[in-house]
Amino acid sequence: MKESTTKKLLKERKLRITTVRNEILSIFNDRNYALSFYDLEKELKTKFDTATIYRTINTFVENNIIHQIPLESKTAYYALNSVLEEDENSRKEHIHFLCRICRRTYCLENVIIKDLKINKNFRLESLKIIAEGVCDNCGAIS
Amino acid sequence: MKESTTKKLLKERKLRITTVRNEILSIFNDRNYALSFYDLEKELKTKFDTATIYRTINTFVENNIIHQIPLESKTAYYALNSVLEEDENSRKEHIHFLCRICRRTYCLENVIIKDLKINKNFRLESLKIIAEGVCDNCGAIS
DNA sequence: TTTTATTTTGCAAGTAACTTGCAAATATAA
DNA sequence: TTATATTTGCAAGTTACTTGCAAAATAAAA
Ligand SMILES: [Mn+2]
Ligand SMILES: [Mn+2]
Ligand SMILES: [Zn+2]
Ligand SMILES: [Zn+2]
Repeated sequence: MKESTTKKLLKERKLRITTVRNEILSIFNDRNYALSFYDLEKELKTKFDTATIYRTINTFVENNIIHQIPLESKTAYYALNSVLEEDENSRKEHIHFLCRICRRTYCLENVIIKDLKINKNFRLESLKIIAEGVCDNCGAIS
Repeated sequence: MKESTTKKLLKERKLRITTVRNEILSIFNDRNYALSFYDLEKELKTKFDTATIYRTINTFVENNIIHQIPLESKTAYYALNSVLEEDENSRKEHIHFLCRICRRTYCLENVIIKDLKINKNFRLESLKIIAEGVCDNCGAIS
């Protein structure tokens, strides 16, 4: 991601423009799968403190720049929100695909989620879907 | 749950019959929603050690007696597997419903999961669905 | 451009949610 | 019963994060 793009994004959310924020944003943008703190640390450990990386992740979640993905894993994973969504409420529901071979988690935005018929007396408001299987990359190799 | 039922279940899986195991099994059976370590601790703290409760949870997961539920929450939640399922592979896929009011998580076994059309080149093998909304109990109150 | 106000950062310490090692206690098999 | 294997309690350890505080960086005001 170009630095001008990350700066624009931060300015929109009224966040100060700093090096960690620019760098973390551009790392997220370079990947098409979800990242944990440890993925970020690998690339940033010489430059920034642990607490700073965690605080940046939290700031980004609070400001609707990234979202956490519900997985059974003990460490949290995050991915960029799609750039189209302006505000929190317009955020597009999408599914997460966890590859059982490479363990990467992808956001799939163009899968149509059909309405589920839930037991009566349970009022359904939203759905989170984690699909598991083999990703395009791992399927091609085997 | 009657003690004879819990004993039978443990014997089937070739697990030794102990007091913690009987008690944790019957607590799970008395609830129709998922439990965390802290929920169990509340009822058992005078009787058993922290490590024992954690080890029992892990033993139950390994032996296919309970399952973990993928939530964004930091602490893990577990629920009983349905008694019908004999072995791991026959385990019925079902959805989890998280109530935004009481924060309880329910296993809903009788919701039909329609096949999703995933992006081509992603091979879908299973689905985990977390539905959010208002549960029957909280809906009745309001 | 300097001064000032506000936010962010690094460092160190702290906490929550588990996990592990080991000896004593208990459960099952012999 | 006695022997063997498993489980338990206690204490210590680990992992994944969070917080307090002073120094540094950013942005707004002058
Ligand atoms: Mn996503
Ligand atoms: Mn369930
Ligand atoms: Zn893969
Ligand atoms: Zn409820």
